[in-house]
Amino acid sequence: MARAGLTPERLVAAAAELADEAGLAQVTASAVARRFDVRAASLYSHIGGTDDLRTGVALLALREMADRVAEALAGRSGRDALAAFAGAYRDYARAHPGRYEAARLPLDHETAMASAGVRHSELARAVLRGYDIAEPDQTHAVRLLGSVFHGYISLEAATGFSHTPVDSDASWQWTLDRLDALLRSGSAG
Amino acid sequence: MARAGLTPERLVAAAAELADEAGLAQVTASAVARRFDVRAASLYSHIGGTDDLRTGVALLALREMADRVAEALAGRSGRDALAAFAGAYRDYARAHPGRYEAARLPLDHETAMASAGVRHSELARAVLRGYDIAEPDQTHAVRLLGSVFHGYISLEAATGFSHTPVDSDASWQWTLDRLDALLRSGSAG
DNA sequence: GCATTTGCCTAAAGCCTGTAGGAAACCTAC
DNA sequence: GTAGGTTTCCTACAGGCTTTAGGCAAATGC
Repeated sequence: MARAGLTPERLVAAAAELADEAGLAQVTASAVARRFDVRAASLYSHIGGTDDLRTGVALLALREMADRVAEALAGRSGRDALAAFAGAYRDYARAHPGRYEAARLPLDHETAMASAGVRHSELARAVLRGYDIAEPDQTHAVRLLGSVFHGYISLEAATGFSHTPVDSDASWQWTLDRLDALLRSGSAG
Repeated sequence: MARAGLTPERLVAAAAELADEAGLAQVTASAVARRFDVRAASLYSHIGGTDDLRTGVALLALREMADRVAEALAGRSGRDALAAFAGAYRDYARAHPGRYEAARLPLDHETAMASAGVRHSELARAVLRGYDIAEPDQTHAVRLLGSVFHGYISLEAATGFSHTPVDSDASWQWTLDRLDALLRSGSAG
């Protein structure tokens, strides 16, 4: 019997594809095994189980998003940086909905601290450097950015904002404009 | 054999409790049956199955949230209304995390239109009446409110914003202040 | 070439979903 | 009060996913 060449990395990569195609709920040891033409039991020497697989997808997504956001941010500041930051997340979520979904899985503290999650808040702070906001307002602003972009993306994914005639892209631009103005009003708030 | 008195309403109510106690993922036909000391197969004449049960929790949560938000909004306007609106959602999510989670489930279009979901956007528009914002900006603003509050609540639930010394309530108040100012700057963009 | 390690296998137990058909409890009405 | 009909819950079963245990075959190393 020829070997399939299973590794944790390849299993997680397949799980990520499956998540994007069919949703995170379909990411199971069984379904991933099927992709490799292998029995489900064979995965268990490489990964801990279904939860592990999903956590792996989450960590992959956090890394990939941080990479893309960092790239989008290079050489930009102010409103440009804000739009690039937000756009990178939105584009990623649209291209990889299952991975994005996985990225919102709760991680235990240790795993979270070792993940690319920490880079995300650093990147948000990089955006805010264009706005001259001191602590503790800077932390508040990091949370605001995370909230509004994650919130928008997740509502857009769920509903598509589809039951009104107003275009979602227009709302996105409007939101970026207003956030830019909000941040520009600075620590003086 | 004494009858357990199963009804769709009682099953959904038990599912909602279970969701709050153990998370939406634990809401299964099996687990709910256990609560009634009944075989899982017995549920299937009352509800369609596990998905139905979760959808039922979602619809319940949407109704309950709309009720609470409407009550919180009564007699308020401006920043007061904004804070009451946002606070009602946040309080509900903290008191009923599983129901809140369920409320974000995607519903098919028909179900969504018949749900209390439509009341939520009406309530957001009620808050915005205190700010004199015309269409299409009003729609943009409805989406912004939904995004930022849902985003904040879901990030707060996932991470507790716990790995920094800055208090989450302080960020919440800061966010309300800034949003109030943002909306007050009005249609003048 | 032979021994060891590694990789995938089969087997099996346990839990969950959902369908089918049966029996007991409840209701209605005579 | 009891006969008939309906409702409610039951048992039985088929099928899927998870995960552990133990085996054989392929790859690796000496």
